[in-house]
Amino acid sequence: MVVQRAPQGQLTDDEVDRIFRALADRTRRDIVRRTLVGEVSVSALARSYAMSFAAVQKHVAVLEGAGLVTKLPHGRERLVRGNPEAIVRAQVLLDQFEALWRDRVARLDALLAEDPPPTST
Amino acid sequence: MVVQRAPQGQLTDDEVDRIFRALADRTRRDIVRRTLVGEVSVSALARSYAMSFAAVQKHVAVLEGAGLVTKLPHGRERLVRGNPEAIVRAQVLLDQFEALWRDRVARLDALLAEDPPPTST
DNA sequence: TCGTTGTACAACCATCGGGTTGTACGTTAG
DNA sequence: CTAACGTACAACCCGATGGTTGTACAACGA
Repeated sequence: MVVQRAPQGQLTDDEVDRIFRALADRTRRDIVRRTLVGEVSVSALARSYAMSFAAVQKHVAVLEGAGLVTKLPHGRERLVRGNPEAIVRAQVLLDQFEALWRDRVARLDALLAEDPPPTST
Repeated sequence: MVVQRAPQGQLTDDEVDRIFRALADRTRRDIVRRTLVGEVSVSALARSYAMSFAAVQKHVAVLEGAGLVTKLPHGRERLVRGNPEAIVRAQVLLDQFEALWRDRVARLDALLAEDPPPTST
C-alpha cells in the first residue's frame, strides 16, 4: 500500500482519517497493544482471533496504512511492530482539540474578571 | 439515538469504537472544533459545509452518539456544544497505548542494565 | 526433496457509511 | 394568520469495509 506521508510533521486530513479509522476497531486496537509490547508475526496474531488469517492480514494492512504499525520481513514471516510515534501524533491532535476548549474557558474567565459590563445582569 | 454509557468511568469497546469512528471524518472533526469554541446551531453548521443540511445533521448525530457533542434545544433550533470530557476520555485511551510502549522500553533498559548475560555478546 | 508453514492477493458477499432528496412538523417573524 | 425557518426522519444510491474462501508461492524443516 502506497501511503502519502506529510512532508513536514504536518498531518494531512487523509492521514488523520486513517489513524482514527484504524483505531476504531477493537481487533486493530488489540493488535496495536500487542505489537507495542513486542514484535509479533502476522500468523501469531491470526491465531489470537476468531477470524481467518486473511482477515487479520487485512487489519494489519489498515494499521500499516495508518502508520500505526510497521512490518519487517524475518525469514518467511513478517514481524509486526507497533509504532509509538504514530500514537503520539494522534495525541497531539487531541491536545489541539482540548486547547480550543481551554481557550474558550480562558476567554470566559477574562470576561467575568472585567468591570461589570454595561448590560444588565 | 439510544447510547449505552459505561457504568463506572470504564469505556466499553463499542464506546471506544464510536469515539474513534466519529473522529475519523474531517467534517466531524471540524464540527467538534467549532462547537468546542462555542455553541453553534445545526443550521449554522450546515451553512459552513458543501453538503446538505441532512448530511450535517447525520454528522452531528454520529458525534452525539459518541458523546463528543451534546445538542440542547433553544427555541426552534438545536445548539451543538462540544464535550471536552469526551476528548479527555480519548486522550486517556491513547495514553494507555503509549504506556504499553514505555513499559517495553523500561524492560529493555532494565535488561541492559543487568550484569552481562551468560550468552555471547 | 518434499511436505508444511507463513504470506500475499484476488474474488466474492453482506453490511455499513456518507451522501442525496423529499416529506412532515414545531417555532418564529411579519 | 401565514410564510419562512430549523429540525427530524425516511427512503434511496453507491462506494467502502469486514469478513469469507481459494489459489499461488517463497522459506523452512525433516
